[in-house]
Amino acid sequence: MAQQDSARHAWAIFLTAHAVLVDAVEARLAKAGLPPLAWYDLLWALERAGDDRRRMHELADLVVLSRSNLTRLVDRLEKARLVRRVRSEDDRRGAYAEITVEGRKLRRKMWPVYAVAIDELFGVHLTKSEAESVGRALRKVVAAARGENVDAE
Amino acid sequence: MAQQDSARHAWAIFLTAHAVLVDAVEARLAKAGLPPLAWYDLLWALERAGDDRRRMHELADLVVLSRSNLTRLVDRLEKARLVRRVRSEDDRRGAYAEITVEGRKLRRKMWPVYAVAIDELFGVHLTKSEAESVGRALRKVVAAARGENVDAE
DNA sequence: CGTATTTGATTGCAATTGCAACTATAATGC
DNA sequence: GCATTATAGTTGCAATTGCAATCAAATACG
Repeated sequence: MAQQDSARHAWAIFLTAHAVLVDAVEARLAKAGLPPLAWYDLLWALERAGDDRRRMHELADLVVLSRSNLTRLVDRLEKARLVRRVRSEDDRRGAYAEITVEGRKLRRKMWPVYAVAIDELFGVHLTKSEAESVGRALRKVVAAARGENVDAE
Repeated sequence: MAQQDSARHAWAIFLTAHAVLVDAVEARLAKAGLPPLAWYDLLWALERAGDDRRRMHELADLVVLSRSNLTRLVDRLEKARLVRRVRSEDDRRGAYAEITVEGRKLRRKMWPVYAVAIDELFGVHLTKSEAESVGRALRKVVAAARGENVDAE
């Protein structure tokens, strides 16, 4: 089989895997009475920042969301008091989203459920070298795609 | 690094890759004036069937959509005359979705754009063995997840 | 400087999704 | 057979997403 066919098959199963696994993870979070994956992602992106905050557009890139969808996601988290908007001093158009104490707390509460889900649904089926191989391959792909999209590919 | 960490990293990049790549593919389809990926998927699932039709629930499984979302997706495709609903004779609750001639035509028209997108965004960055490795790994994961979900995991 | 362009973020509105009923038929168990 | 439960598919409604338009501030440039 040609390289191209292998890649196209991999693509197909990649899409299916994403749909199936994300559904399963969301189901586990919901069953545990926890918010969706997107909330975790956003909170985690903030916690990773040195100073607990990130500019909106930066956050949109990190969690791969359109600007407008990010605005709305932050709206929801802000209403839940997990995040707080802070206007930027130097660029007065801009705003930061800053994680609150409750935000950290929730993220920490979500992690055990999420981690178990990842491990059981995904991790246990892969050897270390398979996991590394998948990671390496996808990292390359993402890097390339991000490079291209810089200018309306 | 432990196997678990490799898998968790792979998971993180897996999510990002999906978001980035699907966005890019959808953008290409839209730019070509073509409908979204989901339409392609559904049409292709029907074409692959020996007799051009599949039961709604079967289709929902194949394209990994909830029943209600499948109902609506088929509604839209039916309105576009790409698909036709046919009531089942033997099980009078049931319905088939059947691809129409226009449906085939559109699917064939989408494929070149989609194929190029897959190749350029995904395929070119992977060697044959990487692609195979990713495919094999994800197939295992999907098989396991599907097995579990049979009974409300 | 003063105008034109770009960037950051939000908003309105339509389309899509998710969830919980709901209808109809089929299968199961007594 | 008849009641109970399960399966197939759809629908109502609220929540989320996607897209184009908008507003404000920053940057570029003649």
